[in-house]
Amino acid sequence: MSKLATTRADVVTSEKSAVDEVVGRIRALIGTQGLTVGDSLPTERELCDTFGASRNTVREAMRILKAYGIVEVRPKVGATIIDNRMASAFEIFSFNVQEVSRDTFEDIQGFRCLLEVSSVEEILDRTTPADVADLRRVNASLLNADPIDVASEHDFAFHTRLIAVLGNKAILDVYTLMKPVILRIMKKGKSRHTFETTTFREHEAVIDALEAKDRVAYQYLMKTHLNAGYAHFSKLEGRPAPDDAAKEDRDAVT
Amino acid sequence: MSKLATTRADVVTSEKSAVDEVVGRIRALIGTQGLTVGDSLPTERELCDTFGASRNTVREAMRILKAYGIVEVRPKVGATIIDNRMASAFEIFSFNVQEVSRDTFEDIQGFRCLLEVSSVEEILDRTTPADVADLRRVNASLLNADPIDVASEHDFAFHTRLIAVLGNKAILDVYTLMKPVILRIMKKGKSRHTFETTTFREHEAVIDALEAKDRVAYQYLMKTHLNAGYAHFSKLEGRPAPDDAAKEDRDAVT
DNA sequence: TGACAGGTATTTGTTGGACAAATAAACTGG
DNA sequence: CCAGTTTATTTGTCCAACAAATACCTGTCA
Repeated sequence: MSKLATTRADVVTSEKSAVDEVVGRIRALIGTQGLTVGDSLPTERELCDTFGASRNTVREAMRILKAYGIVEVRPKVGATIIDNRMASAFEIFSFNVQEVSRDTFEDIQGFRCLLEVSSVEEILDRTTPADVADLRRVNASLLNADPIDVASEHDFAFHTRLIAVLGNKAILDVYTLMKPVILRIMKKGKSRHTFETTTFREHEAVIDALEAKDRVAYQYLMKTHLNAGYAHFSKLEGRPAPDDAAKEDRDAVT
Repeated sequence: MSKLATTRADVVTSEKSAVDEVVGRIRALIGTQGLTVGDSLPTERELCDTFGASRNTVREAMRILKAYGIVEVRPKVGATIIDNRMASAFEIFSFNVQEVSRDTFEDIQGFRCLLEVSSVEEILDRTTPADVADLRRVNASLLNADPIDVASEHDFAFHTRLIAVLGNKAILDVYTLMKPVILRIMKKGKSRHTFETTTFREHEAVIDALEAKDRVAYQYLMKTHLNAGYAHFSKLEGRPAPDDAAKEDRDAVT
């Protein structure tokens, strides 16, 4: 989450482009006019006159608002305010660029740690023998996964199945929406053989801990498993990949 | 998370605008060329020729990519691929529109439920008497908060302090980034008096449960507290606000 | 009077061209 | 070899025009 803190500052930067300026003023307009979801914005040309900007500039600004899920614009009727932010936020993750940066890796895995490790008690409580059997079945399909893409799909399926025992639809949605990036993270630095051996064994170990209701073992194994890919993401800022055991100590799980 | 599932479908819609078409083709270009973070995209005019689109269209497409935190573009040097998705995703929430839709309310509160309720065991384990004292102190400042904005800030501070006992920086970051929307949700339908009475008492009850290490009470009280604002968000689709107790039963906590 | 078909006017979508501003790269003089 | 300057390229913004979509008005007919 390193770069997140500085993001807002960039926007406030004094040297704004004309487009960012217009975005800010539309934002202010919404605030001062007390516009709410369902209300309409002025037409593009009215905004041009109001802000003294060209129509292209206004349109680019509107493109940003559309990308943010804040307005919806239809021909003739114009732009109406909506609130689709959550969906837009996750839409971003469907953009599966080839390379996933270390920052994104840390953020995503931090989230997964949060969901899969921190919720250990709830998972342990709710896991039934049927769940365990199902998890072993899903994990077993990792063994004969031919193309590596299929293997990563099965890897993903395992974690999804694990999350499913929580019975929380929100988390499942988050997982589904982050799927492209997670798949990319899973494939990074792995061969098909790695899935068949290392990944499979790590999953089995997790299942064993789950079956034994061994909380400490589950947390340790899962955290190590999630952090396994660390080495494969370029440390641009020279920040060293934290040693798993050391990290384990830092946010000790009691 | 109701609308999230349908989001992807919209993009695949056959009738794409020229701009969306270009976005898709740039995306494909990144994929086929195997471009990674740090690589450069062709110049705008080259993209125009390649895609047979005008420069304005290409620029609008680029605006989307920029908003998504996928490219960074500087004069003369052109567009280079970055991966700032996480930051961009949360940047969306700094857009504090006046009205928060019911969908966003459900999504945000679902997340908070996830973080504050599901992690109950870890919170109970880690909470020290010092934490409890601090929480009471923070909550007490809710009593003399004069403008309602200050009151909501204190409300937010309480939940932040609660999250802090988890010792997980990622969650704190998420909270900070979603702060504008959360503040809006907190203020919705409340008066300053409400903060002084209802909110304060609910917080106190949560602290009591925390101090008594009463898991069931903590979960019930916190969930009820988070869902309290439900009635104030317009049910556009006529979907009824779920009764707290009933909801409590559905995703029963054992 | 009401419903429906069709035209009209308005608004967004896209295009092409032009110029300004920024800046990386080449160039020049010491 | 270095520092300052010029140059060429690229993005940033603006303007004007036309195409496409569609809400709204209008006239017709039952």
